[in-house]
Amino acid sequence: MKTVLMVAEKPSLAQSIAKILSKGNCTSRKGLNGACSVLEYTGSFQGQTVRFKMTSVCGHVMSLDFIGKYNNWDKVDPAELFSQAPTEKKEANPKLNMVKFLQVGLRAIDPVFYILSHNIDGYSSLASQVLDAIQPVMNKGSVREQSVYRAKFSSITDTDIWNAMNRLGEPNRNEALSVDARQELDLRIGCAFTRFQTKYFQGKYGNLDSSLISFGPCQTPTLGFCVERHDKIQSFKPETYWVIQAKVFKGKDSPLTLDWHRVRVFDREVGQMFVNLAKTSREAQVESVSKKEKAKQRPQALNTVEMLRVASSALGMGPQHTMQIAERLYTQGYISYPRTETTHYPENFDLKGALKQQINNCIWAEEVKALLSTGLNRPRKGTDAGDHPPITPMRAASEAELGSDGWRLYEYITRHFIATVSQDCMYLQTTIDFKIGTEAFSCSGKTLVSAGYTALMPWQGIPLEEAMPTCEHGDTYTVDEIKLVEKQTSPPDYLTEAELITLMEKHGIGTDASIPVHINNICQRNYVTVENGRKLKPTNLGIVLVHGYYKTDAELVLPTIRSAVEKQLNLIALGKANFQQVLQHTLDIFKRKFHYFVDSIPSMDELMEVSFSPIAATGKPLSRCGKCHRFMKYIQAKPSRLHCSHCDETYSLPQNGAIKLYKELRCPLDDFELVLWTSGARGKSYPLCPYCFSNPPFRDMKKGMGCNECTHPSCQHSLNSYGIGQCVECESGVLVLDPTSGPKWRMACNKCNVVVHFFEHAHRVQVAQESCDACDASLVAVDFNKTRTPLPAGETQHTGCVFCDPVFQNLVELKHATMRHPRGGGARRGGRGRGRGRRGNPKKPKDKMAALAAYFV
DNA sequence: GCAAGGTC
Repeated sequence: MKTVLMVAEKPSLAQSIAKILSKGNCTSRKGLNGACSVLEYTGSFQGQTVRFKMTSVCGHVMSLDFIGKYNNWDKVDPAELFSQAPTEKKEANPKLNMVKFLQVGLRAIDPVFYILSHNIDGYSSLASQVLDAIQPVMNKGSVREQSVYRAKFSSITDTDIWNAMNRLGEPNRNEALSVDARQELDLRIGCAFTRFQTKYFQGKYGNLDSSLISFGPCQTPTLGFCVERHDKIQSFKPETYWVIQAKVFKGKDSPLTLDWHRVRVFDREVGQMFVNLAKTSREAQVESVSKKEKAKQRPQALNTVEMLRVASSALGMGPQHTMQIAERLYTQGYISYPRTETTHYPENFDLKGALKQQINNCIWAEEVKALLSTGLNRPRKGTDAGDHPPITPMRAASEAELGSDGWRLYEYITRHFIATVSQDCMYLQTTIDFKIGTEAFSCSGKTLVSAGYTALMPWQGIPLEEAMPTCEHGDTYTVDEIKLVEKQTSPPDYLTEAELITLMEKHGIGTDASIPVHINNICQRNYVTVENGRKLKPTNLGIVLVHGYYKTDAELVLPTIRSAVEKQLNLIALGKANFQQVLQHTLDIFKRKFHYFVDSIPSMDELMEVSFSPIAATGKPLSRCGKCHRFMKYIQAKPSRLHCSHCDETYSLPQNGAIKLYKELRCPLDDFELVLWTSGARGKSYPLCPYCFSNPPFRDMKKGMGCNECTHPSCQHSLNSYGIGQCVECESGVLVLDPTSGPKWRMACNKCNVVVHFFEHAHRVQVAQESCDACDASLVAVDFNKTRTPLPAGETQHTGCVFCDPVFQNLVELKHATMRHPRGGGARRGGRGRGRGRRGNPKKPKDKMAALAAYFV
């Protein structure tokens, strides 16, 4: 029997499609990467009985990046990223081993396979990436491109999937190319601008509150929306206006407040004139009474962006958090797939079944029972984007099993679902038109007829109002009060997250899956902060950036920046434009924009100067520069660094910790004063030389290394002086004595988070020259306090191996990990001669200076 | 350390 391979774009799709095509009769097993399943069944293909093997990829197989050397920010001019810098495709998620998984899957089949997908983007990335991945296998002749088919469907329903199978198409290289082009454009443009502006502003200002000043075709317009609203608020000038306030009554009824038909006037004199005209009459005549029954429509089925909007505005949950919760609810089987643009239930969707699941939940049991007995209302027609069915509850749940936020989101999704099959909300709108003198007024009110779906979504309900009086044309009311009231227009408020989502959706910025990411980005980069009511308030940095773009090249921040490029890309997909030409043309435009931006940066700088202080004026003196021997300033704002204003040089420092001066000791290589880095929580610390940290002195050292990784053969602060032995957990780390840790002495791995506590109440701990015969670790000499020594017979001094010495063993306590190191006379084990740390280099250098020279780059 | 896009 022949075997046909089918590849869907994600595991959930493979599952549901295999279920449909096999009519529920398929076997399922996990693939070698643990994420994708392989589903098998027997069926018919082109008139033959064949074995179908259905599997999937898991998002994109490949992603694009620059080749290694172009990722060095210091050595590459960002302008080179537009053309010179070569890119390469890398496996998007190496852990999944997708390429190997596909190749193995393919080897076992006969030369036919399908690619299944619902949208162009998904399809193209899938098709081209799968084809690329299996190219080596294809060349061996087992599969030719002609035997690759594409099944394109617009919804995951029996009919649609079967139709797709019966009308197989061919992969479309153009669509794939258009996706490739977008990827390359986003990468080159985004990275070039990000690197340039980050480096430029970071080198100039000391109190920028962001370590990365990013730019991107989605995130920047997203920020633009927030700043646009900020500008409206700032430039808002309140205007005074006047309204006529009129109250009338009839008999003993309570008075009615009327709305003026002219609404308002901006001139007091004019307003007064109208009041005078109205005051000519003491009575209000009822001109007409209208009563209309109106409907408030039940909601459409729920898609992702609507869920995100409501979660933000009503539940106070941010989009990123909401998606995490939704993902969890989905994998636990409580709700359907949470990423969808579709607001239309598939034809065969079992609405009743889904509703029945909810019959025992006391919150909505009554409504559910009523619906099941009277019949479900037909859901409103929505749009079918062809991706996944709308978001619906899949099984009953309780607050206890879901946890607070999980339950709140589930509750909303369920209420929304029930609402979609409920009746519309019906109400009566009554409007009474009055005339007082020459002026027309009216008053209107809504009375609930039937709550319909608002019983489940009470926040959308008709507010209870005082009933409208019964009256008819010709009735007369007495004027109780009529006066001119002065009011002021008020500014708009900051953009809410929900409004931002709407704007992004409208302008095609991001997708259902990426909108939360972009919003999260502008928060993390400190461009906006989330205020009460999930309103997004731009920071100084965010405002200055956007104003700067407006000043130099507004297109960089306008939402059209994306749509213009999209148009070009679309031409590639349609085969009307050439991939290379569009890519070159667009890159050319943006390269010019980039150079113009670089040239105009001084005008953006004028804005920065107002909000931020120059680096030389920031920070406090901390340690001495090795070149000019003047004090350098420590700039605490992220990214924390040292700045020598005399040399005009900036030296980076390790982040997320505190920096202190380290006993005024100096690095023997460059004379810079050492500083001590201390992490807060873990209590790990090590000294470092500010110069070596950015400019590694030896060939086996990399940027960002402290003295605890320094291979200097003789320096008293180096790994060679304080290194004790191999890390007990990680492969390449060395446990290094922390010379500042006393009196509770400890050693810490110079690569991972392992910290080993050893001697308490010791006033001196030293790493000896000798090493342990059993495990090769350096011996440690300890001097305990006389009164609190743990040594037998009140001894105060002892030298031994911390791992093997019977006296020391019990004093060693490993934190964050379990001990794997051989203890007490155990056999020798790995590490010897692996070239690690001090003990990996068994021969001690005879001539220290010669060794030193050999080390230099 | 950069983009945006999928998904786990």
